[in-house]
This record gives sequence, structure tokens and C-alpha cells, in this order.
Amino acid sequence: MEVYNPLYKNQGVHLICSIFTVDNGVTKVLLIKRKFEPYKGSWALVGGALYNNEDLLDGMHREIFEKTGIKNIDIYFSNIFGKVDRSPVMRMVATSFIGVIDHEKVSILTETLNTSNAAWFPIDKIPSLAYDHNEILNDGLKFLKEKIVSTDILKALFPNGFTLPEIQKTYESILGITFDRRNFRKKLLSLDLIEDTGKTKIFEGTKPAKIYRFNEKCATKNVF
Amino acid sequence: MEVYNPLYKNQGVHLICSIFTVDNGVTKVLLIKRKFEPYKGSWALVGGALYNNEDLLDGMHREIFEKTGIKNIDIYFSNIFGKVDRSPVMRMVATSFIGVIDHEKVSILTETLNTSNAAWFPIDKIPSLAYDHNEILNDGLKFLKEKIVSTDILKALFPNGFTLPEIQKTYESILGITFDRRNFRKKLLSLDLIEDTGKTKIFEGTKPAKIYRFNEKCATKNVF
DNA sequence: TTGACAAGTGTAAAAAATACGCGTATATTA
DNA sequence: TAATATACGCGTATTTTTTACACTTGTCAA
Repeated sequence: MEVYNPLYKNQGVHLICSIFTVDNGVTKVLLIKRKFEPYKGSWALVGGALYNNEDLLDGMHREIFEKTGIKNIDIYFSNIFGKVDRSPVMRMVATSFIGVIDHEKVSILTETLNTSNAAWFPIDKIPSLAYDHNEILNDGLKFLKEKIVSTDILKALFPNGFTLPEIQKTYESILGITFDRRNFRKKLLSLDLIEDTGKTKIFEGTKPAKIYRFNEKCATKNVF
Repeated sequence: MEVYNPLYKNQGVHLICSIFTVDNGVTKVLLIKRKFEPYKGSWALVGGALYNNEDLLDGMHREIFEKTGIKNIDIYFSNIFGKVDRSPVMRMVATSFIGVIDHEKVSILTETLNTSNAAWFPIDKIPSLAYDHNEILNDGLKFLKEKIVSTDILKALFPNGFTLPEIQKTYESILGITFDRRNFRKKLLSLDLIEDTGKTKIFEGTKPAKIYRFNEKCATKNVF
């Protein structure tokens, strides 16, 4: 039986999550500082090893909670990283996830059993990370860019809805490009991803903006 | 250290590949019949367990060769499947890949150390498979549909090039839809995925068709 | 009441996707 | 040898989508 073959001994699965937020027009990712070897003292993405008795998603949620205190975050599986030597301890295959939260609505634990710090880093100012986490983060960011045009992954940033100018800034920050105000509005509405709440938001000294929210649908776009 | 924690003991990684071909307008997938428990006698996708000393892609190639005799197949990672109980033997996380080969250009081993048969099954006539392979196959087929419009994944089916009518039939078979002859031509050429070889193919009783081949580029299509 | 600001809406032009007609090269048949 | 059937290549008009850009509107402050 496979279980007794030494070729398969001591393999494990890493659960790694790139947790993003958008802070005042700047896209940031949550990093934790490692307390122990390997990579003691290095910044790293949030994550750890899968337990035998948990599903991947459950394990990822557990790790996120243990390392940061964050609960109830929507996460999406994105990719897998399996180079033989990616962990110096034992053979670990990494499964990567991404998630988005509102950095203002959540308090991050800056010290836990395994971490000595936690902080939000702008995605263009990322230090050298533990393991292959730089590669995983780049891939996760690419995945995020795809997801924001086809899912409601940004919902967590706007629990009470959003105005179109607000969410346009968010899209621009994540995608790294700017849009014509009127065409962005038409495009986002045509994706059938958001809906009008009927309410408006009052700003000072300017016309009130309509408040939208994500609906239950998911957009898709095919080449053919 | 993680390696001694019993919570991580006896985890393994499955490498599973959905190997597709198109046979006379019918999209098919290669299945093998299992010789041993678990799922002895069941049809299954090609695959097995990752060894400690090999990268994911190398391991997948090794498994494909061991179970079918196929060498030199281009494979793409597609997804991961990690339910706790997906394997009755031990905790296994499955990583799934897809590949495409020409069923006429390759001879498949119908018996190996672990398999008692191998055969091509039309994708709309798939039996109940071992493990969660039905789910993995459906996901792989979805992934294939995305890949044929953005990569040269179909290259293996046409080692000596192809005519546009030929490849149109292939696209139609995989995507399950039909195209207008002239618009398909324009669309595929505009994707910048193929190029004219300058040669033509003679058919009987009809005008010779130009032969094309895949070029080195990859097409991309963004919502924004 | 008016000006500043930033929101909302509309429309013309360009580009892309779609529908469809016709000429052409080959093998077969008369 | 000429006529015919077949199906490949090319082109064009129409529709739809995308892009570029201008004006109107509601609120606050002066």
C-alpha cells in the first residue's frame, strides 16, 4: 500500500494566503514576521501546514486565524507550488489562496505563537520573503486582477455598499491603470456584477453619489 | 519542527492528468483500469503519487509514462482537490493537470504494473471513475476549453501543421459549438496564435487548403 | 444667489463581431 | 475536353461593442 512506501514519507502541504486590502488608493498585502526557523525573522505570507483532519479551505482558515486573528475571510484557491527544495525542512507542496479584507474593519494580531509581527505592505514595496513567497505573492496578485472582474471578491472592502467613483479607485489601484469615469461605469454595470441599492451617499460640497452593492452573480467573458 | 508533528504525518500528493485527444471529431480522454485496491477494477484518470525527490511536473511525467508508456507530452497544471476523505488509504491532496496528444501517433500500454487496461473514452460517455476523478475530469475539460484559445496546447494533434477547416472541427468538438467557417478563420488568425506555413494540403475533389502551424506566441484577452 | 466640486447622463466615432455572397482550385463525370 | 460538384479562400455590409469626449445636476460654502 502507498502508505508504507518510503518514497512518500514525510510529505506535507503548505497553505499560503495572500491577503490583500486597498488602503487609500494603495493595494497592500498582509505579511507576518516569523518567530522560528526556518526563515526566522523573515517576513512571509500568512500560512502554515495542512493538518490531516481538515479540508484545504478549513485548514487555510485555521492558519489565517492562528497567525493573524482574522476570521470569516472569503478565500479563493489560486495555484500550487511544488519545487522539490522549496522547503528546507521536509518535502512541502504549497497551495496558494487569495483573499481581500478591509484593513480598517479588522484588528490584526501583531504577535502570536509563531509570529513576532504583522503588517500591511504596499505591493510595490515587498521585501524578500520566506520560502518562495515572493513568487506566490506575484502569482496571487495576478489572480486577484482576474478575480475582481469576474467575482465579488472586493465585497469585503465595502460591507455597506460603495459608490462608483469609490470602487473605480479600488479597481485602478489593483489593476495599476486608470479609466475614463463614464466608460468604467458602463463597463462595470454591463458585467452584471453590481446593482443599485437605491440609496445615495452624501459627500461634502458635491453631488450625492448612488450606492451600489455586489449582487449574487458572477461575470464571465469568453473568447468564442 | 513540523516534521515530527503527528498532525502532518502520512500526507501525500496525487498527480492526476486528464489526457485528451480528438478522434474523428470526437473529444476523448484516456482512462486506465486499476489493478489494485483502492478502486480495484475501476477506470481512473492517469496518475499516481508524488515522490519526495521529484518536482510536480517531473512526477506527473513519470506517472504518465509508468501508467501508459506516453513520453514527451506537454502538460499544464490546472487545479487542486483536497477533501479530507478523497482517498480511503491516507490523506492525499490531488493536483490535476491536463495534456493533449494525438491518439494515432502514440501507442498506449494496455497493461502495466498497476493497470490492467487503458482506453480512450468520449467525454460524454465517461463511467463512474475511481476517487474524485469524475470531478477532476470535468474541471480539466473546462480548463482545456480555456487553454485552446490562449495557448498552443493543440499542437500535439497536428505535428505537421493543419488546415483551417481541420482545426475548426477540433475546436468545435472540444468547445461543443459550431462556427461560421469564414468568421472562425478571421477570429483564430486574429488571436495571433497560428501562422501560415506557405504549403498547401491536397484533398480529393476540392480546392487545396493552406497549411498553418502554431507559432510561439500566446494570446491573451482581458476584460479591461 | 452664486460658484466650486464632483456626481450623473448622453452621443458620435471607431473598432470588433457577425452574417452572408461570391470566385476559385481540384477531382470526378459526362 | 468540358461540365459539375465540392469545399476552400476572400471580401463586404450590418450589427454590436468599445472608446472618446461634453454637458447637466445636486450639494455645500461663500
